[in-house]
Amino acid sequence: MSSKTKKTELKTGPLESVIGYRIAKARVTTQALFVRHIGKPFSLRPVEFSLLMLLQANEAVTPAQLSDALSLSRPHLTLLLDRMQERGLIDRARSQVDRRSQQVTLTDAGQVLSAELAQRAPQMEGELQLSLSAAERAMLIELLDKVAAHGGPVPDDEA
Amino acid sequence: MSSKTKKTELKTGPLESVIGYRIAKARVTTQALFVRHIGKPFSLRPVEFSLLMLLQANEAVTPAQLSDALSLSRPHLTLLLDRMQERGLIDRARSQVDRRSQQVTLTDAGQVLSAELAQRAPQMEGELQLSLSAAERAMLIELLDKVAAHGGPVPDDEA
DNA sequence: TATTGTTATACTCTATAACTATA
DNA sequence: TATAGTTATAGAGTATAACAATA
Repeated sequence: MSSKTKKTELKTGPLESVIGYRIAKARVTTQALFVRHIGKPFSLRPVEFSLLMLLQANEAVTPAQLSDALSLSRPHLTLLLDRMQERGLIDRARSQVDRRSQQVTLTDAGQVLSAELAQRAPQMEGELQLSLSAAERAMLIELLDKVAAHGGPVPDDEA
Repeated sequence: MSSKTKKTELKTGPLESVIGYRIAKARVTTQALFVRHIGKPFSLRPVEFSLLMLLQANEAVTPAQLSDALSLSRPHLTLLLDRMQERGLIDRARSQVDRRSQQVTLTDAGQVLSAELAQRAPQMEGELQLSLSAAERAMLIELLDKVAAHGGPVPDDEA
């Protein structure tokens, strides 16, 4: 299954210090990890998993908040919610306060699944301990956060 | 253009320490950075940029090596090379040693463009200095590398 | 007039299987 | 028989514009 050919690694050249390139490479690992621990056993894609975790951790969530948190366009989010609803994992209800907006909630089945997933997540991350100490993990998360924050959400007082 | 609505940030919950989630968030930043500095001005996608940089930094490169380095499937890589060749940036030549394989090289136009790009890359990265010190950058790259290496390329002596 | 969410459309990305030509 | 690269196909991801309902 694995390509056994002994091929010379390519030099990275100017790519060496391009964070985006490094992130793309690291993502290959985390995606594979996800597929193995959660994606395949639960037939979930990364965004679907993230969606469930966000719903579990928050009350009174709107699609707008979700598309923000998951960096998905509204149309994409709509499709995602459709799939999850068809699967019986979430419900949508119009808000009483502002009838344009919705409240997205976990169904009972969704809560059961989310609880299970919340346990698997640390297991999945645990596997990385082979390559990353606890301190390194914490540091990595902190640094990724700084990158994510760069030019990110508009500071409160801006136009 | 920016959504001005003051909406409560969602709690991350169990996602808090999922590296894959953090990487996905950080990727949004680096992609935007790329589009602004390189993608739009040069009509290039991230992989196309990376491809050029790899060709510039290495001699005698084969499609197989490229699909490895860029984490693209062979078919995807073929299409990518087709596009770049149509654009007059690369050439493909069958190897004399093993007539199954190819050598991918930059055309003159490709070399000119790549030289220009190699200068832009540090500029792009420089913008991150606002959020990341030099030491933090170095640390981040090192940690991302460890993640990428996890379960990555098969150690030389393995089956 | 602006905003929430939906529909429609199109284009890119990615994975797989089947093919060819070499070895 | 195995490997390098290609072709074909389909599914998933993503962006955009146009729309309905509500504010």
